[in-house]
Amino acid sequence: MDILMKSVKLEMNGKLYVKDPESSDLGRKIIEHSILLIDEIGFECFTFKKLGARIHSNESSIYRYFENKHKLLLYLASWYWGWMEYRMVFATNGISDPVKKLKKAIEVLTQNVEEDSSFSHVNEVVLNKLIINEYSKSYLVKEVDQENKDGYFTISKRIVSRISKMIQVVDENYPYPLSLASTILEGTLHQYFLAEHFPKLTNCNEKITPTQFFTDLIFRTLNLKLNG
Amino acid sequence: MDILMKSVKLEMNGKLYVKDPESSDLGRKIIEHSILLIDEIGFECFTFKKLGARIHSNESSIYRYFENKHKLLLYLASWYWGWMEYRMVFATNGISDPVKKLKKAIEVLTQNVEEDSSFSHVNEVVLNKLIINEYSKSYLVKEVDQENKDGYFTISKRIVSRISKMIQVVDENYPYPLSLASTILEGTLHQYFLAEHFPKLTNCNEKITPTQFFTDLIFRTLNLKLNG
DNA sequence: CAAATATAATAGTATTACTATCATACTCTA
DNA sequence: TAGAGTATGATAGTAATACTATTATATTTG
Repeated sequence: MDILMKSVKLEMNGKLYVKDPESSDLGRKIIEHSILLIDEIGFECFTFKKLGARIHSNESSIYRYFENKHKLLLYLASWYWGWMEYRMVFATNGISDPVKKLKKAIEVLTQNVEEDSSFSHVNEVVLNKLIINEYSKSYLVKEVDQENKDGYFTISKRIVSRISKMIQVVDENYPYPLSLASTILEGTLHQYFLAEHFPKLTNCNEKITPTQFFTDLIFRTLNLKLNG
Repeated sequence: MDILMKSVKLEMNGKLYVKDPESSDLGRKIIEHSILLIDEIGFECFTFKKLGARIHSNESSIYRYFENKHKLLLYLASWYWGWMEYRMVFATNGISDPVKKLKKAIEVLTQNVEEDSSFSHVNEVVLNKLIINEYSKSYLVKEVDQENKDGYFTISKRIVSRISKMIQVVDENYPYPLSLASTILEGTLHQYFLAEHFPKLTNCNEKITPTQFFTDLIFRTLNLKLNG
């Protein structure tokens, strides 16, 4: 990961927090350790009290940054997709061949996050694991329509839109570019989850990656040729 | 839905409940109304106390049937997939042409549940909505490996396995039959969710169904011909 | 009719998900 | 450098959740 990344600040929807966690040491500690703690004990068991104990701070202080743990999860998800979008745009920017561009975008989106690039205080490897396990819970709630109106899902929607447009460029007659794009985004998280917990439900493992599966799927579906 | 269905009892993993809810009026009421109540207020807000109030029964009585609401969700999911498997096997049973058989299986699996077939006391239309909104929460938990060992996900795994085998029959060289099958199963729920809450992330709507999208996807991927 | 069983009612506990208040510490400026 | 403003910490308190336990009251069955 380029050193440039360390100085880039992802812009977040201001409604996601009460006080910007990027604006203080405590705020950054909350982000850093909430990722680690949710990964360790799971979102259901995670509480602000436990997080407070872990960072030697106080439950009430954390509430000054986030209304509740649901909003914190939305924030982390937003951060993740912002980071993902940045990497995707960065990686595909110079590519003029539409097929290669789409291939590269899929590659970035479906790749396992292995290296701790440590963009600021966020451990992206652990955040990626967290997103695989918890992302669905951020939108599978009764309040989803209001939260969508409030713009909490803007970034992941933009990623789907970008992929969809790339699909349309390589095949303007394909009738389901949006569904295909959203299937890749959600399906990638699911395939990683299955590889870890339900190996009999996936062909993905240490040797076969979700990138291979989805790249193959897109190329067959759009009738493209690799290295073509 | 055939009248036959009304007399069929789906076999459930006995560890899912403390006392079989099919064995009493109260038990059946718990199933019937938990489906309706979870659909109304969402799984997070759902409690045994609220369910008790609704069926004019007592919180403590419901605990005699289910350890907690998580187990109840696993039970409902298991029931749903059992019902789905039954319909899938029933619908594809007599078909000898492998392509037609696969097509039919995908059709059953991806179809919207519109008619209240009222298999016993379960409202399948509402249960289908519940599964779309809540199913992921049943396995995206820290205890998933133990619960998998306990066999709580046997049925949905068997459905994936069946589809995977059908894929292998029509194309023995396709390298990702399991991943493709699991993508269809999970992706269908996701596409329905998107159609309802994020219409800009899907091409599915009143006119275009997930069945069309996934049938097309499979046929393109496996290079099959419709009506062929 | 007695015994067994199912359900209801009530109470109680630990934890969660907060809100409110007050104390303290640090920081920035007149 | 005093004094104001802001950030954090400590403590307390509330309503709800997620249960467990006990006892009472129906209902079923033998």
